[in-house]
Amino acid sequence: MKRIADSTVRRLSVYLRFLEGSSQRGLPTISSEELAAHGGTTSAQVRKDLSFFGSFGKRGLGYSVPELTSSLRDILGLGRAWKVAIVGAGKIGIALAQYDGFRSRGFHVVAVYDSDERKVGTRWDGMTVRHLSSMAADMAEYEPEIAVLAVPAEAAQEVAMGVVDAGFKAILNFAPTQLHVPPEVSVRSVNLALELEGLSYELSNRSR
Amino acid sequence: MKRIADSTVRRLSVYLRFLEGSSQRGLPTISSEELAAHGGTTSAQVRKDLSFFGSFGKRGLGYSVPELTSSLRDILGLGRAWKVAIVGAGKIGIALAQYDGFRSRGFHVVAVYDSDERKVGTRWDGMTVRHLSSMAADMAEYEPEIAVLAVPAEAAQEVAMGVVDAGFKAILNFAPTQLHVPPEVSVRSVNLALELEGLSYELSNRSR
DNA sequence: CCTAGCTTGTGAATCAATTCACAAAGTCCT
DNA sequence: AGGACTTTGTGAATTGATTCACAAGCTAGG
Repeated sequence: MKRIADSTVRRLSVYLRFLEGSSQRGLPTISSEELAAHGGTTSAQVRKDLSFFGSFGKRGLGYSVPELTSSLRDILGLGRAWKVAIVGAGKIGIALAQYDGFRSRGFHVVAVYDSDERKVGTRWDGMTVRHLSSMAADMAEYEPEIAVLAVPAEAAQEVAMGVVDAGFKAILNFAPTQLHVPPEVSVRSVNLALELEGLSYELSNRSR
Repeated sequence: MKRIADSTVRRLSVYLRFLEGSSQRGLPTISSEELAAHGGTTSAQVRKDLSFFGSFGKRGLGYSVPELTSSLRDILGLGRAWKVAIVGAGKIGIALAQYDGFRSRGFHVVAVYDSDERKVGTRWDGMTVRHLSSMAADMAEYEPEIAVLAVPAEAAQEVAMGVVDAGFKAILNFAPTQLHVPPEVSVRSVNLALELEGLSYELSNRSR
């Protein structure tokens, strides 16, 4: 199968979210045009995106909402629950551990780690913060698949390597650093400073 | 000036962060090759990115670290402080309001808003949560420029419109929704569900 | 069953971003 | 001062993503 562009996968998520949203209750089908309007793109783009994975619509009618919803969930690998470990029990880490948006979409937080002894043992939402050094040993018990890194920038690369060594194959990185990991490990980064600086750039160059 | 691609601006932020980082102390100059290695790109890309804004290097030598740092800060509009208002005093909103990474990079949180009366009046880090309805009136006093939206998905579009009406020209959106705003308003979105789903997709299609 | 009307799926065309590759301009050593 | 070496800046080539545009397929209504 040909490599699918990142931008395409992101849009599939957007389509899925809209399909699952309440605004869609009742209607049996939806056209690429409607899907595009809500996703901020064009109908041709929607059809092209879907065409990479098969042919889901009926000409003259559009896409069956339940069928397309289920197909997208399948494509995105959401037919199962994923186990997530939060690494870093600072403000952001704790907020993420308690965030309902994760669990409700099938991402279950099964462990929280920190390297600070003062934080180890504290409890949040029925979960006890564990020491980073026990991570590798814990893998067999919890079998987490995705590591969410919420540690200071200085520590991020080192922690990332530990996480890779422990066997994680996917990392969601909140530290404002470019992570270097082996190619078999998937990384997505959420870099708040970078987003704010993007806005700063646009505000400053509004005139163009 | 020709429209600069978003991807280029993001990379400029990455270059700047590395230049400001401690790993760079002492060395007077840096080559596009080194900058590329840390930013996860190629030297040609670095030179092309910079060339959109001028000519900052010396052939045979590279870029002066202090000069390039200052030029990048200038380009990104970081020569000044920006005032930020957090909208939504839930877990994520409060965590963001307390996050040091904002202030240390020149983004000052000057107000926190919520529409829940039970949260209005509570204090966090010396700031009092204010009611959303007072936002428009507060603008003259605080003069915030960037609104950070940390509200539930259902409320996001409506709150975004209120924020636009109040006069904000930039929004950083944490709600998992596609926001529709007038073209003169800049929006960046951080969508955790979408990032996790991207990882889920990659984990599921590892074999390819 | 036929026709008018939609809407998909997809090659071809266009637009955008990245990489190549090399002349030009400098440095550094002797 | 000269020559070997380094590194930039940038057109040209390439690769990638988006948009166009239209034949093919399906629906619905008589």
